[in-house]
Amino acid sequence: MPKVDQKHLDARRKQILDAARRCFARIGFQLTTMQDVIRESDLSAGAIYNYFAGKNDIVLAIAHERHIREDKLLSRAAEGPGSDAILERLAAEFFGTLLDKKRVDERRVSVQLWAEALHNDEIRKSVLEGIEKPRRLVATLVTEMKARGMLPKDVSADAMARVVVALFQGLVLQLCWDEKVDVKAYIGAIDLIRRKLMAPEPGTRRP
Amino acid sequence: MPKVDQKHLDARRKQILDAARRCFARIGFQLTTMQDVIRESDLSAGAIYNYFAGKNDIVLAIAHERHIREDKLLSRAAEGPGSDAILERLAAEFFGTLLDKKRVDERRVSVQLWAEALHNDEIRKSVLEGIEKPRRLVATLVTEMKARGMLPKDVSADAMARVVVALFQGLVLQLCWDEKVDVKAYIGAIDLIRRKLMAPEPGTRRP
Amino acid sequence: MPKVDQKHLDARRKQILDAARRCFARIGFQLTTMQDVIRESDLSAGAIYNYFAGKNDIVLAIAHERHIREDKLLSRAAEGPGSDAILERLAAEFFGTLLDKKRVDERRVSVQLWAEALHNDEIRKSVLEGIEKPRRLVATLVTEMKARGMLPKDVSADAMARVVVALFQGLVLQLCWDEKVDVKAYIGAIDLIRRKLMAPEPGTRRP
Amino acid sequence: MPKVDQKHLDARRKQILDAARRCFARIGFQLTTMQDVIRESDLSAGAIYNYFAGKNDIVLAIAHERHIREDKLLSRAAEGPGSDAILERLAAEFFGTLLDKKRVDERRVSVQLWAEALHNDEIRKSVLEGIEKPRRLVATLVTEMKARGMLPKDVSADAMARVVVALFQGLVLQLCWDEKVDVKAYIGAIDLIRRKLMAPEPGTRRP
DNA sequence: CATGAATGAGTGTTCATTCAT
DNA sequence: GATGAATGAACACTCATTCAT
Repeated sequence: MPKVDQKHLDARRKQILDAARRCFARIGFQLTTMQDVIRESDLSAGAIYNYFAGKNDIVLAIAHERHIREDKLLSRAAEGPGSDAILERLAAEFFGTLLDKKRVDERRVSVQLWAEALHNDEIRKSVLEGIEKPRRLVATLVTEMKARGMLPKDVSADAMARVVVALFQGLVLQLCWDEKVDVKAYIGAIDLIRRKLMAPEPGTRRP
Repeated sequence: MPKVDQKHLDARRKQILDAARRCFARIGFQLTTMQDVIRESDLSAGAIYNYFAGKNDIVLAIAHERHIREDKLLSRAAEGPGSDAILERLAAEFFGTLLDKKRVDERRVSVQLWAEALHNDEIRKSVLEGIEKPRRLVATLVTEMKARGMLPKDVSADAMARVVVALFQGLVLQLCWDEKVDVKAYIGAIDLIRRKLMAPEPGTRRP
Repeated sequence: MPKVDQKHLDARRKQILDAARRCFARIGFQLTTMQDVIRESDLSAGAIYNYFAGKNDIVLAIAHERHIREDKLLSRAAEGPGSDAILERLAAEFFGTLLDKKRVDERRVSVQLWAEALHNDEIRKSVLEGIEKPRRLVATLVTEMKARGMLPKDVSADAMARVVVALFQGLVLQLCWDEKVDVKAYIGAIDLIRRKLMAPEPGTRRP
Repeated sequence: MPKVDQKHLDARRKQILDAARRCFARIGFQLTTMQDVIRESDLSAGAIYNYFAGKNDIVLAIAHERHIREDKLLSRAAEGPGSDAILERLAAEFFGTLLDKKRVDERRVSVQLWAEALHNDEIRKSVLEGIEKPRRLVATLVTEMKARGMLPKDVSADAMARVVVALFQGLVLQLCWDEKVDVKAYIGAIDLIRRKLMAPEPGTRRP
């Protein structure tokens, strides 16, 4: 089947990555054998090696995929005016994905990547980049909101950004371990915190 | 010709677990070979198999270790009266460990366990148990504080407990990827949130 | 939709064999992959398999090529009268090729064939045939020269023929390992031997 | 079976090398699979990798073996006085091995090494070293014999040394391809050449 | 005739585990 | 109890060859 068009090649690549993602989500990177991926993808060993240099390359591609996906999410949320509006959309977009039952695999892969990042430099780079962008964006937004008096002055924007990211990461973890976690209640709790933080200081008087 | 006192046995066991933890922290469970553990522990293959049934057994022992350690932390904080005092001590104890540079390995192993929990039932059980206890304690404390009017009524105690746990987990992750994270600023931000949450409602009047 | 003239077919065949020879000379038969040949020949896998049944068939064709080439060399030298003249031309032709820097690849392929001949019957047949002919010719010439009193009687023509062949083979080997070997000096040494051998016996008197 | 003595380890190593040599002699380095060596050595895959880093390491060890063996042959022959006596012993030792039917494998491995030397630097180094020593020794002996008037002045010692080596190499090749080669006759022919070379010049008068 | 993606048996190598000493 | 050489199933990956287009 030679001289196939680019569409075919892309489809094959996706076929492999989809299979790999399912395997990785189920049993992790290291425990997934190439045989697993081969079986799951309904392709032959050789075919896969025509698209990826090796197992590690597939893992990296999966990491890259996640990176791209989150980047799009971020860009979508970051458009438009209003620091608080952006922050709200950001939360809606990111936490929104957690309500989607079909994205369990993506979440499980993310958690694997977080662990893998501890001893795989390329993965760590990818993971860190994926965390840095939203973190910096949030920090900027917090700084702006502080300037506008929407947030208390005595808060580190960077620390608060890390808090926001942590709130997301922690929920991903808990959701991976137990799918029955009440995500909506969690979002509600965060919302309460946000409102409390943005509330005018108790002692503040408005004439 | 055996017969060795219990002290010797315990020392050997610790020797193996310490070696394993270093290896696991460095390159992860799956990538760590028994040869690595053997080398790092300065023991022989046979000796190790006298103390542990196999590699998986060592991983489980490491998970158990972590479980025990956190349980102690929890018990220490939970003693004494005062919901808010307990919550404060809880935060101090848990976040306090994150200020300790010497405990990097423990944190890295924790992250590995979180990922391993996704496909290893025994590990998941251990990890979930380790999360459940503090989570339930916090939920109870929040409920109590709500009852005492120290927290707004319209917050789910369970969700808030998950938030607290997430704040810890997220920081552990971020710290593992980048040791230069400003833990104190992070704790400061959380403290601000806590104060805001516990502050009387803006509209509330005190006669 | 085929139908292509013979010239095209021959050109393609040569294109493949030339590429293969370069690969074989560089890294040997076994280490050369079909991909190497495909790349080097600027053809496709399928195209090559239209001209050769497989990798082994290409090796055999290369061996055959060598056989043909040496046969021509032999025929050219064997024409004309005079045992000693033929022997001289034979040496000139064969050793002459060793002075040609451009034929390194042919030599390297020859050495590979010599080794391959040890476990590949078809190659051995080809190599042996290539050796037999010149060997027999030399033996005949030596016999004639003995009869004419140009060589001592007490020498085995067959053994002497093997000596002549060995002198060539050994130089090919040494030249392949180190291109700086002084071929001319080597030829000079052989010439001295030849003259000494053909010299009249010291004690022989001619009236 | 731990804590075995050095003798045991050496025996195992020899067991592997002997098996490998048989395989290599039979089907060549590249065509010999580790499974072949494993089967032939009556050991397990793992056991072999305890003694050698990999297949290539075994090939190198085999090359090293040959190097050592020939070095000993050389040393034995080089002892004692008399250029011509040494040369004679040298020939006797080296050509003598060719009369030994049991050493076919060694010869076949040598030929494989000669070919392998073309694209494997480590092998080439080993092969070249193995050739250099005897070549230099012969060159020295020839120079001495020239000085003593035992050989004509107009011969390049280096070239003559290469001739001597080639005579050996060529015979090894021919013997590998056809075990029925008359080695004794070959040696006889060389002896004749030697005598002719060492004979006083025809025109030389002795009063 | 040419293409080159696909095949899959086979490769060299690893590594958790065992057990004779 | 300790040793470490031995095991062998399993692994990631290769490559000669095929065949639909």
